[in-house]
Amino acid sequence: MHSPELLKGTLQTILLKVLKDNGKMYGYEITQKVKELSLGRILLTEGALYPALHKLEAEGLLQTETVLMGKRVRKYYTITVTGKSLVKERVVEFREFIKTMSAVLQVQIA
Amino acid sequence: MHSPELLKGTLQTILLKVLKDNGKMYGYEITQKVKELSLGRILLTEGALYPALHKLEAEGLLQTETVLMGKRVRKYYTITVTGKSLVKERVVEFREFIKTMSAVLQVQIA
DNA sequence: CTTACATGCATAATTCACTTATGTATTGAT
DNA sequence: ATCAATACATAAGTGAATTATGCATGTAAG
Repeated sequence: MHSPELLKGTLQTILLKVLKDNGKMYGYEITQKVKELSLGRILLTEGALYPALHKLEAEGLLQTETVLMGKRVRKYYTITVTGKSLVKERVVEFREFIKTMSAVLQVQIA
Repeated sequence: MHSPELLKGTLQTILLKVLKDNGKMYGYEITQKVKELSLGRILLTEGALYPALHKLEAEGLLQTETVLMGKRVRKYYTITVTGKSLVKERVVEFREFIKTMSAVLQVQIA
């Protein structure tokens, strides 16, 4: 796991992007997908994940659908049109941030 | 200015790296240097800067020297040996963070 | 067969880096 | 003279995270 400080401010972008790329997903599934993509380096905690998802839903960036799988509840999230346009901005913003930081730290990225 | 959320967790690394690269510097000078290197995109606020410098000093990563310039006080900061070894780690950590994030966000960096 | 781990959701208390606001004082430009 | 820049510092407040807790089901190992 990375220094968790660096992750701050990236959670929303991660959630939106993963949902944009993978369509309908539920919370736990997202944590597993992020774990896989990050090669085990980003482990989303529930205390961060669920409040973040709820917030994104409240802002109209995500839509939900609750499904009963046997006796277990699953809450599926889908990205909205507004969410899709926001995630583009966020990713651009992140790339610009990287460029700026690499200039300040005088390091070669990639 | 970037979305300030992304900057969280990067301040210490920025301060240590700039001081490692530029030798003895005082607070205000650091803000100007960072502004220059970031093309005006990172504007360090005093409320973040000074407490961060004090903390790094308390941790033995920076050393200080107070100089009277005419009637104006300047507090010069120099990075210590411990600080130098830490900044290397921090920069490596940051690069790894970028790699991980680019994998999760599926974006090409640089 | 029970114990532990994984799955699945959720919220409350706390932490901590940062922003915003405030304070003090000097220097230089219009 | 007055404003902006220079130069330091601390206090109050914010907000996104961590940590802790709670509930419940499925499944593999011993």
